[in-house]
Amino acid sequence: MRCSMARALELIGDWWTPLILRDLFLGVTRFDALAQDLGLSRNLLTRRLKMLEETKIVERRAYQSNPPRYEYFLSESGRDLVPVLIALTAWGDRWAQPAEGAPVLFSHKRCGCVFQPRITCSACNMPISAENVSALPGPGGAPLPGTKIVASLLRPAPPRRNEGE
Amino acid sequence: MRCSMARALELIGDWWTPLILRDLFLGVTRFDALAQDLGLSRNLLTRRLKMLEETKIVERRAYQSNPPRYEYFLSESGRDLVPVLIALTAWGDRWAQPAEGAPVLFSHKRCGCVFQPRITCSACNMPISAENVSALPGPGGAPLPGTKIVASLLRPAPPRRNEGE
DNA sequence: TGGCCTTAGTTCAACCATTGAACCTTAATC
DNA sequence: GATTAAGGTTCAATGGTTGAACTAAGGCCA
Repeated sequence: MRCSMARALELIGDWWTPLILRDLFLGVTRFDALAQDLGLSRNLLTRRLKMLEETKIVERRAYQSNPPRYEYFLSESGRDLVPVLIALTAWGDRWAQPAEGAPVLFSHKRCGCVFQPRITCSACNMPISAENVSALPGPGGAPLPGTKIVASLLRPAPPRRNEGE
Repeated sequence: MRCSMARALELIGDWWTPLILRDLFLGVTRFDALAQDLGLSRNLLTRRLKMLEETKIVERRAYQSNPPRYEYFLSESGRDLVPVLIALTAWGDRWAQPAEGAPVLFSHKRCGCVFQPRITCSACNMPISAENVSALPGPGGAPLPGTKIVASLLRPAPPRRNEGE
């Protein structure tokens, strides 16, 4: 499917994978700990970790041999996904929060503050929202399965292209 | 599961839902158009739209009666999710981009520029990353299924709480 | 009046993925 | 010698997804 979001979802778009990545980020790095913490079946955890390793989102490292034992860590692309997962968590806090309040808060080491993630424009640094964003066809756009109809909707006059940095 | 991300995933965490929401945002709003554009089975589309309507992420509006015909639109919480989906798309562009380049670009109506989404700290406006974020237990934190082990890892000294605005 | 098209679904068999439980292996500990 | 721990594998049962066919209500056209 010729769509960056569909490609992202092929890599991390099932129910458990984002939760596995969250746990890896938070420091739950071993097989048994992941299975217990998340409550998913062990054979599925094996498959997910194998896929995440193949797609280079996660790295598997031996922390002892004899008997061999492994830990899992986020790779560069996995760490790059963390802010997206935090933004998703914040959305869950706003729209599906338990009565008891947010279970986890995030703080920014640079300024020391508990924060809410903001998604901003790389050009002008203002927050983006559904209302102030428009989509336009990129260089790889084509009417293929998955975006047949979408591609035909994206035909505005090209605005000036400033990538922000 | 007492975890805002798990709660978010319960609402939108299957393969098709984010793609449906993307299409609704881009202007594909009718049943047949969605089924054709995404190539998903029609019974599953029915189920997903029904769930999204029940959870108030999507609104169904008649655009004619006799025979009754409906369109689907993002509600407030659905629109609030759009920046997160754009951030996910940008991650897909960076790490799973097709050889032809990004199929869709986004421009910011306020400044007119094509942009990359940045996820920033609400307190200091600097970009956040896996390296400069730490997690701490929030008011609703508890060692329940889904975060049994995670909850026990989150015990740092509480930093000053400044929510940014 | 009949035939075809459009839109928005529903129904159903076949298939595939997930679950949950049990089992396996190596090594250290009691 | 038995138990525990870590990191898996195997397997039956369940449940979700797919794809195709079908329904229904009206419009268009001759």
